[in-house]
Amino acid sequence: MNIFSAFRDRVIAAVEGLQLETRDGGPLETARVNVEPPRDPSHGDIATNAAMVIAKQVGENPRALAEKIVSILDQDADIVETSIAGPGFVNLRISNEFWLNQLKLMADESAQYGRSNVGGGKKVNVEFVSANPTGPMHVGHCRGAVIGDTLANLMKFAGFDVVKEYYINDAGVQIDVLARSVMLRYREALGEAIGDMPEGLYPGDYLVPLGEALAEQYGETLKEKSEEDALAIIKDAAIDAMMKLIREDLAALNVHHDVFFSERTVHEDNATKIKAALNDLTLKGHVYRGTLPPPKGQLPEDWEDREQVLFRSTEVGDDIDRPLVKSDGSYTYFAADVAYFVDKFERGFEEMIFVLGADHGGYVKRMEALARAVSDDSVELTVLLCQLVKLLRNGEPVKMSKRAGQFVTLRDVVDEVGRDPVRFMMVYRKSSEPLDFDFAKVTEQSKDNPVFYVQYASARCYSVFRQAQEQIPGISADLELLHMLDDESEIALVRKLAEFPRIVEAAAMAQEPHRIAFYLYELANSFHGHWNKGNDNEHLRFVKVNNPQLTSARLGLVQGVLNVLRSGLEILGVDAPEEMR
RNA sequence: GGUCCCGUAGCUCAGUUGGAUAGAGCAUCAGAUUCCUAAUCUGAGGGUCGCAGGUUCAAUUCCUGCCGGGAUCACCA
Repeated sequence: MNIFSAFRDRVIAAVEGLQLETRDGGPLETARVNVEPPRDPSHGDIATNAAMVIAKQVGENPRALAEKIVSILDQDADIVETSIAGPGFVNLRISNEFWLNQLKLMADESAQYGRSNVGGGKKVNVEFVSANPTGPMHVGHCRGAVIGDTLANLMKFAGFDVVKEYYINDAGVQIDVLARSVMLRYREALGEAIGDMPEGLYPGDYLVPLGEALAEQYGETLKEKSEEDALAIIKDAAIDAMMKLIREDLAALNVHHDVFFSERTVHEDNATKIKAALNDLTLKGHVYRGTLPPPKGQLPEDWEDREQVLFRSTEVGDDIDRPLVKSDGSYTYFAADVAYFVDKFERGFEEMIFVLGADHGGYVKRMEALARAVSDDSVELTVLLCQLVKLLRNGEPVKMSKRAGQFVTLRDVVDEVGRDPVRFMMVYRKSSEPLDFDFAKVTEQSKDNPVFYVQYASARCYSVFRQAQEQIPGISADLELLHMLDDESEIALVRKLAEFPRIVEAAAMAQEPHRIAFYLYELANSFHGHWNKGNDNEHLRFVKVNNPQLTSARLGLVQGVLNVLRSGLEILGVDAPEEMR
């Protein structure tokens, strides 16, 4: 339960109980009423702007209206103190009993606490990674993979019906290049000297094992076939092998897609699916034959003014109409995209989310245009552009040379620093913000490393349970004794925990998974802070050998902290360790 | 040149969809730590929220225009 929306209901009920008359006689507009934790804790536990929002509608002074609202809220047993501040804020202080009841839920509901139904079962497709199957994933795919996976987890947790999807770009020239590269590796495996990989082919060593496998399976027989037939066989094998590599890379990052959609399937059977999709678009009047205006600025040397089949995307918000058929009669990449989008639409998704790198910003408008045209504006299309990651080693940028086939793979990074630090750091930043990723910093075992700091909080919770067992054998958390928690520092920790459902809902609605990571950091901070108070004040320590009941109550608090940490970390796909090693 | 993203403390970044005195971490400075709950702790200083207008009770947040940084502008996929 999100207690802030619960109290929002109470505030609105209080306002409605006043039987106010609006100046224009219409209904009271309460949509802009906010109930939230105040920035400054001294203002209370909960603050609302209700009086300020309503005042104008009913022609009253905000503070005077606040007085009236407060007079009703004062009767609420869970509210122990009310005050009016500033231009008309109403501040509420909530009883300890209420907070401890919340704690009981957190400790009791375990993995359920914080789940929400704000998503209302809305069908959402999150497409992310979609790396070309021409080699292992490189580090540039990392952020999008983590953000997409985390966003999908988050939205599921908040009550959306989410499908994680990967679009396999297994059609087109880059796959032909792949097949030709593998062909060379195959001949190499049969003992031919191939020398350096010719310019334009994929030089990476990762194709060598595939060449060897093909040599073993087919012997010399592929060389005896026509080049066309041989390449067709190799192409299938290559795509399978590359996707296997990619799936392994994804698994290493704890990323798991529900659906892998192959671009080839829309080209199959003489491109039936593309034809059907384009036909659909044509019937809706979005397709025509015409010429494109030449690009502004400098004219490309090979520019030819030519009539072609175009998607009239400018009518649905795009900057320029988009070609659907190439001069050789084959379909453009975008035409396949149309078919793919239609497929998603027919699968009933109400919202399509695309997690893309910032370098794909130019696609956003045509995708939006496509969504409008295909669905008659009935589906929502959201593009999350993630800014690039700058890899650093000891503060120095890591050099990568794509030409020489030397790039840092995703696996390199995961193997070196571990998947938890990678995942956490990739979402510990707003996705629209560039990100520095320093190998040394993310593996550092200190308070300065947020991954460690949050995971250590989890380990510390487990450690408390272990210590309690050692000192008071047989002890466990007792949620019936939570009323024994009465220290302000303990209640403050509960208040922090109670923010979790609200953070989940807000992060899911805003599609900003980084908020979960930041919240977990704050929670860890509160927890460690409370722990540290036990240094000076022995009374505040969790385990009190001479007071098993109080210890049981405090174990309940630790359980609450641990449950929220676990839920949050699970959204991030990060482990909540029982100990740090 | 068009489009998109960004501009907040010395640095790296949050900022609860428009709220109160703009917050963390690092760095800096000043203290603490024979106590084992120290893979440290407490506190302090530090700001024209890029600039200028506009919208309103209220703008870091929304709109417009500039300035600065980045990405992208193919019949490629």
